[in-house]
Amino acid sequence: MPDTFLDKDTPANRFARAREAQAAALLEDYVEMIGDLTAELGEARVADIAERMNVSQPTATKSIARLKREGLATSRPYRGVFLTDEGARLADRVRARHRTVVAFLVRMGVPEEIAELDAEGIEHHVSQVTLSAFEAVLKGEDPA
Amino acid sequence: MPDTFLDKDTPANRFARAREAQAAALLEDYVEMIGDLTAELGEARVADIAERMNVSQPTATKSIARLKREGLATSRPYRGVFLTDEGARLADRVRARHRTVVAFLVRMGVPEEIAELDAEGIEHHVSQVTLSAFEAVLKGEDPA
DNA sequence: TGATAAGTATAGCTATGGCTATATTTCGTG
DNA sequence: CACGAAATATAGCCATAGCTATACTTATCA
Repeated sequence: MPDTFLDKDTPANRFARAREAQAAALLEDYVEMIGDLTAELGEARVADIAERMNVSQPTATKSIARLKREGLATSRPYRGVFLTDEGARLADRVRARHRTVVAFLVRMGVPEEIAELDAEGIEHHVSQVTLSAFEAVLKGEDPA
Repeated sequence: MPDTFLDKDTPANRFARAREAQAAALLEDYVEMIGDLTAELGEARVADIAERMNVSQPTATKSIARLKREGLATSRPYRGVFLTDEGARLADRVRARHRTVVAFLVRMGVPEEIAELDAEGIEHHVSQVTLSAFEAVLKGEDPA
């Protein structure tokens, strides 16, 4: 499994790697949100996506176009947005990772609300190895 | 103290907040690196900055221009780059935070190398509250 | 000292991810 | 069913952050 979900290959140094993770982050957020909206409302509409992401509707449309290009979502003009199988799998992994990071931070003594805020940025940079370490801590196999 | 070092105000939701943190991240990295180079070599040259950041020289020049605009660094044409007092203070905080995040991840059982890689992305999204929680864990006040 | 090498700046391109304004389509309802 | 409201798309703008190619300065050394 790759370190970040959308990575293809491993970049040269830590800065290049962080840049790649960042590029994937936005797509990950959109995919997760579209998954959430679909589960809640049966479909993900552009207006709802834009509202939850706190961006304007044209910005959401543009990002959705990118999701489609990347094979993560589909949509027809003036219709809702849906995840492809690949998009849905990605959404599941992103959601699980998010939950793990939040739970871990809370376990470390971070207040729920702040954990939620910080996790939003942190989660996209947590490698599989680190995620497993977090899970181990949560399971009580405390390494400290 | 602000959650992220360059923040002015608090954005609307977690996504907007993560976007702000990301905008600050690049500047933080440059400032830290310029501080490192100055300490090591007496001055920070554009070519060295570019090499360490793994970007081309013109890209480094452009980012340095932004640092100057933001009042974090100074430079004269064809000469080295130097941090302002504000830049130097920021560099110190960024460096300390980076060390804390790496040490914390290592304590959680993450291998040193991976901790270093992940920290590069994570550190920019760790709020002061979360950072304090990490420090507490490192001091042995284990909350688990 | 003056030619060349090394370092820096500038021009100009790309893509991303924001935005507002406006056109277009779909939907709901009188 | 047709009209107005709501939703979506499109056009066109901005800044950032990357790149290559090239111009210009500075520095070195024969």
